[in-house]
Amino acid sequence: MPRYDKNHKTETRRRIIETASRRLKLDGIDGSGVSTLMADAGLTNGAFYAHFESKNDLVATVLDDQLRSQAATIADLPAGRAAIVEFIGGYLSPEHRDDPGAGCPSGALLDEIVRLDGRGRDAYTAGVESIIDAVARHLSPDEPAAARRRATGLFTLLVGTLQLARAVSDPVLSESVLAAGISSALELLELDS
Amino acid sequence: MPRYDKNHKTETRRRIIETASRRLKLDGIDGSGVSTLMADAGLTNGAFYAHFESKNDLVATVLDDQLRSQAATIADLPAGRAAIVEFIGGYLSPEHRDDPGAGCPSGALLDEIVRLDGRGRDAYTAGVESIIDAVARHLSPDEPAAARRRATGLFTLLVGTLQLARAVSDPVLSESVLAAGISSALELLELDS
DNA sequence: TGTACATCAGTGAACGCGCGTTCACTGATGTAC
DNA sequence: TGTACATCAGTGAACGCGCGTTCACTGATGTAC
Repeated sequence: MPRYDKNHKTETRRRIIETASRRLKLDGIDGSGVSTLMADAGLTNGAFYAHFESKNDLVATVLDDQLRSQAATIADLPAGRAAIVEFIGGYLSPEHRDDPGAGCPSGALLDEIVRLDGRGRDAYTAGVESIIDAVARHLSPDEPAAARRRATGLFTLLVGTLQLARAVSDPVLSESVLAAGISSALELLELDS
Repeated sequence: MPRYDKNHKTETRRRIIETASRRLKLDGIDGSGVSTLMADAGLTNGAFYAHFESKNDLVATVLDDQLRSQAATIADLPAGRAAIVEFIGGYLSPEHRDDPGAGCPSGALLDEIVRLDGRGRDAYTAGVESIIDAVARHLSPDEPAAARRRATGLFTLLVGTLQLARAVSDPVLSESVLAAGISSALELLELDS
């Protein structure tokens, strides 16, 4: 066994968080066991507790990380509505639908969040707040309350649409769900432009 | 142990389906064990397999039952948009948010459907088709394609909104999520009236 | 009318398995002398 | 330069527990004779 350099443990922790994000979104929270999560990172189950207090701790950490990076991605979009329009197209694309492991944590896990412990729900809640803020800032910086309402409606429409497009077993229906989500989102966007 | 009358077994099966609906929506599919599901119906685990082939069979049966009854409720609504407006208010009410066991199966389980076996996903898919049809028929019977698109967008908006309102741990944010969902849904409804 | 047997919904213990978590141990390297 | 020891990320077996599923059994009633 090698002696590790100064950053090794931090890097391992990061790797666990990243491979766990993918697994949790694919198999669900209850559906992902600690041994599998560690094997995904190339480690064995015993090492888990040197990095995290508990599975709940990992889940909360993953949610915090995932939502932060999603909020940052949106905040870094070019100013104005055009960037939001493009974001909607990517979010409701067949590629995103077919790759939940790499995709939006809300689209993959939203209805499981309510059963998490305090830390997990709080991490998710804080992340959602900053995503809504980031979207709202692109819509109308001068009318923050209206923009937040619009951003919230857009967000729940996108998440619900992605989930339904994944859930149905009929590919034709799935395509029409994505199309209906895109046209509805664009209609909502145009209402206050 | 009593000798049972002719309908006894059918009634027991029905009771299992109904108590299981509630438990599955509360604790999730992976989170609900067969022993707990049977205890909820006042029985012991061993009797389960006299009523269902497997847990997957029960889940598919519950989804079929739940979605059918939801489609029937919507189909039985008075004709016209006013009834849909009222439905939206009830769907995105604090009462529905706070009682997932008695509520919409999609709002409670949507992101878990994709991990089900063929029968479960097919039952869900058929149910969603008939819900979309039922909503569309209330919107504009003369333009079925446009009405289905509108109905689909409304459905995913409502489901996503309900899920987010349940997920967040901040009650003020939760209320504003419900309000944003209602105003967005009404705006979508008004677009083609 | 009385007895032996068939029926069958439900019981509860047991199966192998994976869960989240704990812990004694490993072994490659760095440090002390 | 060589040896003894400290460090510490990671291993892998084990803990008690609940999972989905199986199955020998129970016991109240109905039927046959």
